[in-house]
Amino acid sequence: MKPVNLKRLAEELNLSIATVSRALQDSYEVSAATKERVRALATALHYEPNAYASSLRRNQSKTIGVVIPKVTNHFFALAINGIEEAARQRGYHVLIYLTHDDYAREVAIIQHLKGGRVDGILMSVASGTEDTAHIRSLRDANIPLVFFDRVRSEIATAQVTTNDYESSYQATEHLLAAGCRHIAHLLISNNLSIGRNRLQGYRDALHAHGLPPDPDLILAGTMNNEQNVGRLQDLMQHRPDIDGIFASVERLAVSAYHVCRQLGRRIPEDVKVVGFSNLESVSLFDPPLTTITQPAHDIGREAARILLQAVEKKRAISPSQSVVLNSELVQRRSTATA
Amino acid sequence: MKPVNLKRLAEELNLSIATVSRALQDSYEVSAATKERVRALATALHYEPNAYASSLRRNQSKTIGVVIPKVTNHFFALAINGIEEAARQRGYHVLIYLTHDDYAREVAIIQHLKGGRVDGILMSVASGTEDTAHIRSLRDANIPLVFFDRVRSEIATAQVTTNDYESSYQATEHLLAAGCRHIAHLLISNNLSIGRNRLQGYRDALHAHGLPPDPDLILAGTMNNEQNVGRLQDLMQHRPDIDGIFASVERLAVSAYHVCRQLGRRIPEDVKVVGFSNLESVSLFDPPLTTITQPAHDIGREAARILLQAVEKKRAISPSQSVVLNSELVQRRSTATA
DNA sequence: CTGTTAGCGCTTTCAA
DNA sequence: TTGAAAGCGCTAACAG
Repeated sequence: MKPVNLKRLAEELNLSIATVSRALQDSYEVSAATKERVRALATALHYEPNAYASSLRRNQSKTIGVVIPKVTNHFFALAINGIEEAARQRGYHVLIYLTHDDYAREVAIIQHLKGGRVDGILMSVASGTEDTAHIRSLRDANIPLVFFDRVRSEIATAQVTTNDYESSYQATEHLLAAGCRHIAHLLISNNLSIGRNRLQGYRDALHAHGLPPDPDLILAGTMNNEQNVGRLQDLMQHRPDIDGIFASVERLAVSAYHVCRQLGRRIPEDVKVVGFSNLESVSLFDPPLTTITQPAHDIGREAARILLQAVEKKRAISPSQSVVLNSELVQRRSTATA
Repeated sequence: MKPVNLKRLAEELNLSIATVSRALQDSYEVSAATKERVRALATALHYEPNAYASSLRRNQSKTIGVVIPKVTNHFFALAINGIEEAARQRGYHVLIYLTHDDYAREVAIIQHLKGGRVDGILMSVASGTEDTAHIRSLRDANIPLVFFDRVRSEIATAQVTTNDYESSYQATEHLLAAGCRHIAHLLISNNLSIGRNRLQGYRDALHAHGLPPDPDLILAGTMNNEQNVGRLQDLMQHRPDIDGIFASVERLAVSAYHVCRQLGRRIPEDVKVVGFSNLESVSLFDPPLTTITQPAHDIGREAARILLQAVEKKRAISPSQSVVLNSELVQRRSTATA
């Protein structure tokens, strides 16, 4: 079967390639009659323009790249959902790249994307990333970038985040109000913006309520979850006075539940737990987990919106376009034998 | 800043474009010395080949498309993980498209992909899909396709699935062994291969144990979860004899928990529940959910492997390359005050 | 070992 | 309103 491209259409219609191209783009300089003829044949032959030829010529790919640590995390899954929605609405495609929180991978991915495969990039940085030269180099390559959730403020671009500081402050106050006096904080990583903000909210809330800071109660997680569990066990055993846990990320909240059970510490009687999470089924946990839930879908949609607007208008993105959305503290009742 | 492309490199090195191109591809017909000079400048100028020019010329995009119903579902998230891994290893990129279980979207996406944007497609069909003409048309467009999980066997291509029938049979027997005699089945959709296979496993297990089929115990879900919950409430109220629930998908298992609680039916004393699920934290449910867990990551990796092999060898894919992986019945102990 | 040349499919001046 | 022609950046004959 002969390929169906502009040349083919032009031949069959006795028109020039240029006219066919213009007709399909609904150009004003083509007669209605010709447009009709062209369109008819195009649909009859199931013509689909070659995206690469078009991209090469126009120097734009109608594609955005999404660079995230992982997709097996409800937050990122929801964010992708929002991104895909915004992209589709404007006719853009979405390439996914997973860093698995590995710095080297992140560098390789970014370097590769500078080949013009994408018109813009949405990114949530890896926890292993310290140096950000690779990200800065995107500016030279003229590829717009918008950060979401895990940002690096030293890079001058827009970022879409949530009120991590405030919601962490609020979550800590929630535990304090429930009577907790020795609240542990499970930190995702020292490296990440979100980790630092959440930690600060926790610290300031304690301070505001006259509680002294206790560095021993702050546990920094790693990428290795078994290791986290081990350290958490140590902490809980050495500090039987712990009566509250604030987990800065879902994975650690889940680990906290497991460890408490192993050690026979009852939730919520002995230890109260609050954690960041986007998992709906936490209300089936025993007992239900109180969460700070981020508007993940909106974050993705908003980030994509900002990026695509800049791409289409060929305007640079400035930090002033950043957006902060609000997370929600969700307290779930146990429905067990309600 | 002048663009850095082959022409630019050639000029600066006083070589022809062709030689530079060959040098960068490590062609045997270029002297080691020249290769060195070329590579040095290329890295110095951060040269990155234009993916679209290359794709246009070679008529291959080094990109695969993944068409799935949704990403906010741990099964698909894990599958993407596996796909991305296999793709990256071979230097391929991954485009994501979400159908949201909508037939029209699926058709539009497939049509669009015929424009040559991808070298192959991995797909899990939408529950809203009845007619599959759009999928068949991929064959004419010469785009290889591999199904995973939600397949359509009338289309002659490879598919990667799990032993849904057997694991459903086993799950049903598990409930029977636990003493259940009136087991409800929550079906994901009449339309889907996985739904039919799981239903059949359930039916045959009941039959093998001498229990008569009871169509009233089979509840077909829809995309609207509130509606599902409503129907489930009705069912449970009209049939107080129900003492077991087998949910063919995670979402329905979670709903089953909620409904049982609303109605004051204790799990597992009054009603035992088993469900397909890839969520790790089900062990924190109250009580822990017994699950059939699919090897989602492997499914994705395997599907990508089959597809990419065909793409690279330019070989057609035949149904004989299909693979069936095994799910696992996971019974979790309650760790509460263990 | 290196250069010349044609062309992938499309868009877009410029000319008619 | 239509056509001819150049060229996006790259690869791959073919020639030397």
